[in-house]
Amino acid sequence: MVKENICNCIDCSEGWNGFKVLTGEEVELLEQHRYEADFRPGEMILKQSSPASNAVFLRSGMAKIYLEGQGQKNLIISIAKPGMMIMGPGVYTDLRHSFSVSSINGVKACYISADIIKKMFSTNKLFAEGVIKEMSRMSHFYLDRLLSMTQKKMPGRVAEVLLYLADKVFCSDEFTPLLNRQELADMAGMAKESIVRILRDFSDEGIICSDCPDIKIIQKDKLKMISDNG
Amino acid sequence: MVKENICNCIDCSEGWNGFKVLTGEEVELLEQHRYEADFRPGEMILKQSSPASNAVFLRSGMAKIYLEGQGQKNLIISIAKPGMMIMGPGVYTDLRHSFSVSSINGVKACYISADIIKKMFSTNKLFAEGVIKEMSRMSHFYLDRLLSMTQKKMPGRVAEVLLYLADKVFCSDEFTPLLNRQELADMAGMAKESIVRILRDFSDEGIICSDCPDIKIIQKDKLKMISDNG
DNA sequence: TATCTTTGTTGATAAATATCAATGCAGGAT
DNA sequence: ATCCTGCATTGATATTTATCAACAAAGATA
Repeated sequence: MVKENICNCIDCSEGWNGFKVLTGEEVELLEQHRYEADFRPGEMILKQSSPASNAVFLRSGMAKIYLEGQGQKNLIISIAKPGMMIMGPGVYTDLRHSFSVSSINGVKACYISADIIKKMFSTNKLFAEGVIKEMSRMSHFYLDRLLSMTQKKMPGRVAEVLLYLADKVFCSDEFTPLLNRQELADMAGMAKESIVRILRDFSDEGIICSDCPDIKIIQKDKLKMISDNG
Repeated sequence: MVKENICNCIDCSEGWNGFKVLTGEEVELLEQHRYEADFRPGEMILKQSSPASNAVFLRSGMAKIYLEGQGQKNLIISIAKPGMMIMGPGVYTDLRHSFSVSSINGVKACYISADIIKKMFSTNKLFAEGVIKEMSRMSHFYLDRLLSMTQKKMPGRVAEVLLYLADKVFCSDEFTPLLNRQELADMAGMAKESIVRILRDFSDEGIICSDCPDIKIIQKDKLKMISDNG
C-alpha cells in the first residue's frame, strides 16, 4: 500500500478549507508546528481542561467530541470527520480545552499549535475570517442543541440524533453508527435503556430499520416531523 | 439633569471595551452606522430569525437574550447589561439573528451595522482579536449551559441561575431579579410551578431568603454545592 | 371603591424518564 | 468446546418533572 506523502496542509486532500488562503510562508510556519499522531479506537486525542496548546485536524477516521460531566456522565456534542477544524473556545478564553475528543475508529490526526493559529489569525485577514466563520458555525450548533436538549422530549432528541448522523456524519440514510447504545444515549442526553426502547418503537412503527448495530432510515419525513415537533 | 453628550463609541462610558482599539477613522465610520433607540420594558430589540444586519450594545438598562422554541416556550440564555456586545453567531453564518433580545426595564441601545463590524474585523487585527475573544466567551458559556441543562436536576439548575444572577448580573447576593417566575423558569429550563417550589425549599432550608420579588442569598457555599453536584 | 387581570402559590395528578435487576447474546480467550 | 466479558434488551419500579385546577395576592383600571 502506497502512502500518500503529505508535506503541507494546503495540498492535503483532507485538510481544512480555511488553510487554503495561507501564503507560502505561512504554510511553512504551519509545517514547523504540525505534529502527526495515530490513534487506535477509543484513545484520547484531547482532554477536557488540559492546556489548550493545540488545535486538531483529522486526516482519517472519526472522533467524538464530548463534554465530561460529573460522575462519568458524558454529553457527546458532535462527531468529527476529516476536513473539520477541532478547536474549542478555550483557545481564546481560559487556555484550557473546552471538551474532550477521542477516536471512534482508527484515526490519523495532526496537532497544530494554537499559538501559530492565533498568530496567523492576526496576520492574515482571510484566515481570520475563516476561523471566525467556523467558530460561529459551532456556536450556532451549540445554541440549536441547547434548545433541543431543553425543550424536546426523548423521541424528538433521538430523531434529531439519527438525522444528524445520516445527514452530517455518514451522508447516507443507511449507516453503522460506530457508537454503541451508551454513546448514542450520551448524544441524545438520556439513559441507554431509554434510547434502546425508543429505537425499538421507531422500528415497530416502520420509521427505521434497526438491525443492530446498523440503522436504516425508512421514513425520513416522519423522523423529521418527530424531531421538529419535539 | 444634564445629559451626557455621547458622540462616539470610544468615549462612551458604557461602550464595549473591544471598541477601544479602533483608530480615529474607524470610529468615525462606526458613527455613520450607529443608530440609537429607546425601549420601554418588554419591547423586542432583536427578533430571532430576522436578518442579522446589526449588532446591539446597551447604553442603559437590561435585556434578556433568549431562544424561542416551538409553542411559545422560551429558553433565556443570559441577561445583557451595558458594556456587553450582543451579536449572535448568525452574523457569520446564515445572516439571521440566532436569538431574540428584549428589554427587561427601560433600555437605551445602539444598533451598529454588522457589515461595518465585519469590515473592521478585516482591517483591524486587534479589533478582530477582541471580537473572537468575545465570541469564544459566549461559546464557552453555551457549552457550560448545555452540560448543566442536560445533566443537572432542577435544584442544581435553580442554584446555578441564582448564582449567575448574583455574580454576573447584579454583582450582589441580594437582588431583585426583575424577571418574574415564568422568566426565571425559562432560564432554568423548567415549569414555573417547579421553580416556585424549589425557591420555597431553598427558603425553608435557610439557603436563601425569598421575599418575593426580592432574593437574598444567605448560604452561598451551600448554593454552590447544590449547583456543582447537580 | 369595586372590578379586572396578572402573577404567584399550592395540592393533586399524570407524564416522562431514570434506575435496578435479570436475561440473552455474541466475540474473544483459554 | 467452555468460560468470560461486555453490550443489548426487557420488565418492573422509583424518581423526577410537568400539567391541571383552584385559589390567593397584588396591581391596574374604571
